Amino acid sequence: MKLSTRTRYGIRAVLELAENYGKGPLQLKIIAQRQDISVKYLEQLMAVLRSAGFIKSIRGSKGGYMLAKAPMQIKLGDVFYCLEGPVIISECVENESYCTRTNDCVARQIWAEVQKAIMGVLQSITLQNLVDRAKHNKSLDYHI
Amino acid sequence: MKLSTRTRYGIRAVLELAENYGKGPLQLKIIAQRQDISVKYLEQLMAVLRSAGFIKSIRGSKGGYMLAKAPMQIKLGDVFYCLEGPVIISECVENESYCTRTNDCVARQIWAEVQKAIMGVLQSITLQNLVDRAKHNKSLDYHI
DNA sequence: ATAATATACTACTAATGCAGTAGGAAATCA
DNA sequence: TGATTTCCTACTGCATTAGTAGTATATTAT
Repeated sequence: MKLSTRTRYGIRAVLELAENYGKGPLQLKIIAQRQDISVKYLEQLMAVLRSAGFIKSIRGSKGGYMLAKAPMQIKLGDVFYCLEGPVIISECVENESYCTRTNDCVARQIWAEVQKAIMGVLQSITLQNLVDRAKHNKSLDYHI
Repeated sequence: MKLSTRTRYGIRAVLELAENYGKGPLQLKIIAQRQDISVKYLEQLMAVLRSAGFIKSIRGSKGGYMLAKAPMQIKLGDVFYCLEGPVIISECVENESYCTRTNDCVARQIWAEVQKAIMGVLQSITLQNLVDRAKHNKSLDYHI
């Protein structure tokens, strides 16, 4: 069970924007460069994030991207969901009419629990939390 | 993030065997029929489960498959891992030298937490737990 | 022995989704 | 007007997954 690079890239890009929050627009090529992501590919991911309302953009020279809300108001789980789609561990969890077998219902319970655990972790974290963690990590570096 | 049918099928097959534990070998075609899975495809999954030591087989007429251990001694997470491989939410969680960016380290922490949450759920459940749940569900049915 | 039954093993194939590429249109600033 | 940057759409190569096919091997029943 792998996470798509789509989601990993997207979240890393959003993290860049969170760190840049309040400092004006950040250009796509800068983000792509820092994160070592194909500019053209990231461009498509940004479109998804934009239409979902997490980020906004300014076109033209001196343009770029920025968060649409404060980092504290953006939950990681929401960004994740936007990029990765529902964590459909199994179709039957979302779609009631998918199966009829008793045995499956037990399996289904498990997938529902796993799904809940995943989203539980992700929804407890805001972008601000991650920015704070990154700062903390950096300050630790200086003491080593 | 979807689960492969491989894992879903495999776990459902193992659940059939768990319910049949102590009653002799259960034939592949019976399992496939009950669970609505391609016989030939399930055959391959059974080979994986067998070489991992979760099930054993008896060849020839009146043969079939059975659990190699008591249902109580088999953790769901282990079966899951056997079929699905490591829950590589991101490569960097497994492979230390995968990235160097500070930003990624924050992302990495998240993926590690998610991974831990998933395996935490799965490892807390044994096949026996699931058999018990299934029985309970059935008895509930009779009261409705 | 022989036929019937069931697993074991290996190779192939179609379909799908993912990651990345390409090129031009539209907006903004100097 | 030119440079810059986002916006939009379509295409492509690759890897993985799900499923199929056929044959070999082992065991039981007659």
